[in-house]
Amino acid sequence: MFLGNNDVIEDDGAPPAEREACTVLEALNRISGKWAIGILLNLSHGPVRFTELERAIPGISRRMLTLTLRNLERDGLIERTVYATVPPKVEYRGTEMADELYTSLKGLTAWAERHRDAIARSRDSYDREQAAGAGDL
Amino acid sequence: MFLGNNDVIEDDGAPPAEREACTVLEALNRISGKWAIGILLNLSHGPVRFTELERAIPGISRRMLTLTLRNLERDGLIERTVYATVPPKVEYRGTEMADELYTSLKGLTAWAERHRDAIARSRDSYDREQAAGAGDL
DNA sequence: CTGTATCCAGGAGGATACTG
DNA sequence: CAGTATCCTCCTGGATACAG
Repeated sequence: MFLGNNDVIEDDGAPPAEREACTVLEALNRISGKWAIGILLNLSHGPVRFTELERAIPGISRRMLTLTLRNLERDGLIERTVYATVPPKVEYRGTEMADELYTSLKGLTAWAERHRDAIARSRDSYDREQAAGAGDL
Repeated sequence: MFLGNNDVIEDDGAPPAEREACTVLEALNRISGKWAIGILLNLSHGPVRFTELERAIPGISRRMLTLTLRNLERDGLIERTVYATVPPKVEYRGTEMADELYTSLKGLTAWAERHRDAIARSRDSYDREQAAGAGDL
């Protein structure tokens, strides 16, 4: 269906880096995919309806919005509430777990901001070197 | 080529959640892909050679090892040193930036460990409900 | 040893018509 | 409104032969 990295390595004899990578990967798998973070962030301020999300997240397709919401719900990161009205109304809200995730993500965000320029420079120089080398062929 | 999420949204009028998601995504894009974290972790203890990595990371193909190494190098997360010997010897080592990333990742790892069981339970119950619902068709 | 080039399969994700 | 079903495309990643 989606995000198929459930092959958890259970070998306790594996090198430490192995087991650690495995744990980080578990976390990353919940928030991987093109839209999960955007959705989570939009839900962090309170309950939001389906169509509101669709409008709040430019470029997302109805299909991916549904799929990502379902997966986040399955992992217990969001809750879905259906109001039996006409027309139907469905609200999504982040769980406590999602809030904690959001907090843990702060460190990563800070890292990205801190090194944004350095990374951009690194890429530029790398690409220039590649281009220069290619010219010699 | 690989990891094509360079479409940074530059609209300063975008909602805050939008810009924040963008920043986190930047970070995630450096470490996305199936092997980046595993490689980074293996390099966190000191310089490692190509073949050592290949053996240390079970299941990785030569192609993906090379591709991932190149991308990490391009982003300035690892450094590549070639020794002009016969046979050739190449060493990879993580940069200071990678160390900081590793530190930032700790929070995420902790989150994953803290909620591993809750997530597993959530998935199980979700899947059971789905199966039950499907039985009604 | 350290890659590169090529071919191939599977799945993530896009577009969109249809439905309760 | 809030999805679901369907079709299609492209990219990630696997396998592996070849090369400096």
